Amino acid sequence: MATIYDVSVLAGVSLATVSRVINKNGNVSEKTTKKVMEAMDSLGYRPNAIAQSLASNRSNSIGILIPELCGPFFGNLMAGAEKRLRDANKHVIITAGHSNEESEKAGIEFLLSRNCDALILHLDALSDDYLEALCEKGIPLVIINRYIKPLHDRCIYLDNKTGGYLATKELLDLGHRKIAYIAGPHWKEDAKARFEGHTQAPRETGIKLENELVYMGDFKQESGTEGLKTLLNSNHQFTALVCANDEMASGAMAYAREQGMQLPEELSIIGFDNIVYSSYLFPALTTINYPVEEMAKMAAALILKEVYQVKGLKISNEFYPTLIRRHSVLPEKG
Amino acid sequence: MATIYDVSVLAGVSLATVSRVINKNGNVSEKTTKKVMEAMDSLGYRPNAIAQSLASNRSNSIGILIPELCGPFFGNLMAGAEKRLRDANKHVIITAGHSNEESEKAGIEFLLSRNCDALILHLDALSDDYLEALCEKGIPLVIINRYIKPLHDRCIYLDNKTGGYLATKELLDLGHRKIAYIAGPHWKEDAKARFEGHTQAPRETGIKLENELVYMGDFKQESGTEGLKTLLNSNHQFTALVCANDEMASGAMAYAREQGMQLPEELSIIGFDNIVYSSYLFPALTTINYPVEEMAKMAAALILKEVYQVKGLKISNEFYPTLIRRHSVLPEKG
DNA sequence: TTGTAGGCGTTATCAG
DNA sequence: CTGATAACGCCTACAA
Repeated sequence: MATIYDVSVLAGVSLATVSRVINKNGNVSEKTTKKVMEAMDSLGYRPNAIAQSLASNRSNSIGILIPELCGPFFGNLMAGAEKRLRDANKHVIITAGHSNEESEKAGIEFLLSRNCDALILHLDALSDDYLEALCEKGIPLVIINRYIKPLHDRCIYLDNKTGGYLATKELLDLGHRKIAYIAGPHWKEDAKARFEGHTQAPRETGIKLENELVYMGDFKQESGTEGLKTLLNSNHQFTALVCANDEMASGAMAYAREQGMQLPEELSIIGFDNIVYSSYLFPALTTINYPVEEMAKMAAALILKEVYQVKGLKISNEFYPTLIRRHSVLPEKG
Repeated sequence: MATIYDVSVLAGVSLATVSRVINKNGNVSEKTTKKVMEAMDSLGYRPNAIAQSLASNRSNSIGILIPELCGPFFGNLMAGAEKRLRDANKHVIITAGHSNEESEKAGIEFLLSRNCDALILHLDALSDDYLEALCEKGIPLVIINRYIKPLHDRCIYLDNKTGGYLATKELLDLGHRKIAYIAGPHWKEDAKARFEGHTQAPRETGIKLENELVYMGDFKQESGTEGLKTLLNSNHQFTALVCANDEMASGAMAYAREQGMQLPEELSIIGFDNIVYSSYLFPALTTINYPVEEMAKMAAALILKEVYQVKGLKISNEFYPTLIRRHSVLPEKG
């Protein structure tokens, strides 16, 4: 691989001059620039980003840490951030945190060791304290889907509680009184908030929901299946089911079908996230929209603004869930 | 951030010695090792991967280029490779090629400029020639889902043609004679091969399929919807539909539902890929299994073997599709 | 406008 | 077993 040195020799100029034309800083005469350019592509020269990064302490790359690399939710998160950043000529380095503390820590270390200029983090396990410490070290970071008070301007988050509220409220408004719930793991903040919203809705209007009608899932499809199975076997009647995310909802729907239930006639189901294929389920899933791609773009914008001093960017930290009505919910006919 | 120099001072040894204990090469006395270790964690020292990479010309990171960061297929591809590599203490750097030549080239350049030790590529647009040239430059790479003869031992590919054959064969065996097809874009090799398999099946048994019953999609859900709509309006009857991937199949199913069709009674549908949610569709989708995660792991293994000299790894380059029977296909009752 | 030289944090090759 | 010291490829004052 040709180096900047080879270029300088071939162009008959100094290292410094070549560096200047690469970075388009400093003043270089048109003639010299041309010479250098020609030398560069006659050699097929490509700057070594590693060396640039070491010398300049800038890598033009942003680290992204997410729990898993697959799945529709995180897919959109990655895609949103990558798109926005690519447009600004920055690159992303992505790694998985696998929802456990050690792994999340290792992921952050890895990203930092790669000289990332900033981090976008979707964490499940790491403590607020750790993140605050990170911030204090001067590491620019943006936290997605989590609200940490002292770091509020570095958080891009959704009002999960309101989302949970909206879902259950919709069912209540349609006359449902026996509503089951398949939850996400309560040690995840978003799952907890969604559940709180779920309990708030009936409380407001003096309605009581049965505690037995709650199943603890893990946000994966299988646990939706498992959840509905358990609920159905519990001898508690219910006419509607709220799932803490769409994946569990689709798992539950598949199980309902398997049991020969008519949907939505025999059971109204509502999800959360509005992942891409929720509208392709049958019946199309009524759900709560989680604008994750927008949020990821916003995270990217925040970094562009703070770290790279891009002007004219408006930042909003809080995003709001909305109800998407489709065909998986029917009024209670009782 | 503490450097190796700080550590050496605090431990009262030389740079070289510290480097030795970091890399566990060279012989260092137990006593010295201990001193250095203590100095390292009292300083919270973490090696700067960038500097290591520059000095050693090894980055322990593997570049992955895929068309899109989201979507179930590529999600599994990433996840498979990342898992296998992480187990071997290597890291991945992921970037998107967006299915166009320029972008794919830029992606590769980016990965190379980050000093990746090897590349895993899923390309759509880049020519064989370009890849061969890359190989000749001595850049270790693995190509997924594409067969390039001169590079055959660096390719991990699926027999897409057989897959296409299996799908249509299944329908023929069940008595279907009017079979529509929603294709992927023919400039993508896999799409082309699948279609060839589709046409081979009837030819074998002297059956003729109508050419009009083919719609050109783009592998996205919407084009499945659009495709079925077009097909239905074409005034050509058909009792079964083959889709070149599951996403288009789900789009088609949603449209069929919308039109009030009974599935699978009024139309048998078969997909390709066996993406994670195909079993959650209703009816659960009969499809062709594409072991993408396995293949990605194999790609990783190939790199571990060739680049990092890991012993005892068995490599297979070709993978085979299998028919997954679920509930979206019924025998033709004509 | 251009060139010189020191430095970024490591690794690796020598001697000792 | 340990320590100097020259790379690695580039950036960036500072000089000229």
